[in-house]
Amino acid sequence: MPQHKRDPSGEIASRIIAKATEILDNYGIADLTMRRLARELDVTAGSLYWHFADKQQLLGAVADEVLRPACDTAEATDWQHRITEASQRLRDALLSHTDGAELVSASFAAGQSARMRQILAALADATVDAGVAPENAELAGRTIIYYVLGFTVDEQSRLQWDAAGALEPERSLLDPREALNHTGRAFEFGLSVLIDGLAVRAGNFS
Amino acid sequence: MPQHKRDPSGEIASRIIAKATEILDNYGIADLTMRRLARELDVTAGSLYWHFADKQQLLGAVADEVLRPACDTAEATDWQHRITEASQRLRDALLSHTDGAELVSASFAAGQSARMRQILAALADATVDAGVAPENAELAGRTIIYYVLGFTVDEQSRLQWDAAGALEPERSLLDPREALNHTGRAFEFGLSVLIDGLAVRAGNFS
DNA sequence: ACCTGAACACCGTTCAAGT
DNA sequence: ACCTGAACACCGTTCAAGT
Repeated sequence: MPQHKRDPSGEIASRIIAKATEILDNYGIADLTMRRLARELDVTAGSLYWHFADKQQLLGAVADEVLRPACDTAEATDWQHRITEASQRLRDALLSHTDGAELVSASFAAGQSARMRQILAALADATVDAGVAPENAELAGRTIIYYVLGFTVDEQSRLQWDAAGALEPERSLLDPREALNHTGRAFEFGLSVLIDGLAVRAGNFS
Repeated sequence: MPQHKRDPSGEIASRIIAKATEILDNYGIADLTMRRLARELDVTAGSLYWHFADKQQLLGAVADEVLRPACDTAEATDWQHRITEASQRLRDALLSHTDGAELVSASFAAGQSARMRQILAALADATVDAGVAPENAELAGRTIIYYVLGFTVDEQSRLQWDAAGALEPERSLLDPREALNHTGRAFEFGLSVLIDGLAVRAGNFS
């Protein structure tokens, strides 16, 4: 039997999501409108509502597409490495698409991203291994997510502003990859504050 | 001499901001549009652009209005209390207005809130007293802000969803103030993780 | 100095009717 | 099962012209 109305799992829904991701990458989230998406698919805007309940749900599906590479199963190591790797993979996935951090941040806040729920659960699990009480684990996981999303939204808006020609080119003496390494080290600093804080609460800090 | 065009410091600008805050409190951020704001002020939408460059700037001014009570000068105590009090006053201010957390979060990300810059500077200062290297102080301050904003956006959306009649009333056996006390303790837990993390990096944890 | 009127170029969403 | 056509009720922003 076919999928229920507005269950975005059909083949047509997949093509809608793929085209939406294309628009996101090429023009940014401001240009990802229902009408434009429909136009580029050579359909009418109303037809999208046969596949998705509303725009929020569609953006949630695009967010989950962006997050696909961040959800490969990680090795089972100590909790510190699990948190670090999950956070870095999340940041990398967001930076791989124009306005990726903003899109995922909005979809997470709206409760529309299944993969963000999955990442949250993995982080919460890791904090339990760190010694956090089970009733505080979800909040501890959310705290890490707030940091990663906040940091990366900020980072990406600066990166895209600079890439749009506003930067003085002398500012970074090295190549763009070096700029990413620089903010990458900043990212790790903030993350280590959180991990150290979790270790202290558990009574076992390195 | 009068103020420069689009410097939102005049008396008319203040009345615009006051009316915008009123709309925010009574109807939420989705209803805070330039056209509706103009209508309630009995002017034309275009006239708002004589006082504000664009909607982002106006929302930034409203955000700073929301943040006014969060910026009273705090006592000079130890860095832990300065961080705790600044965070709690920020959260309290956000919870005092409908969609306050969402508004301030967006304005902070857009770099449109002078008072958020001030709060960030105070937090960064406190982390220096905690022993954070000066080149990392702003990031440490931002990390605290990411937490407070992320937590409070979440908390407020749940509170407002529940207040809109979606909750089972048996759920919290006590009065609404008790529900706030509960999330208040959750807020303090996450904050203490960050403070402990900062203390560890400085080598002096309590 | 401040505001109007009118336009420009759009939005998200619904729904009867078609195939 | 899926899409069209057309409507509904809006948006932010600009700018010549008025007072």
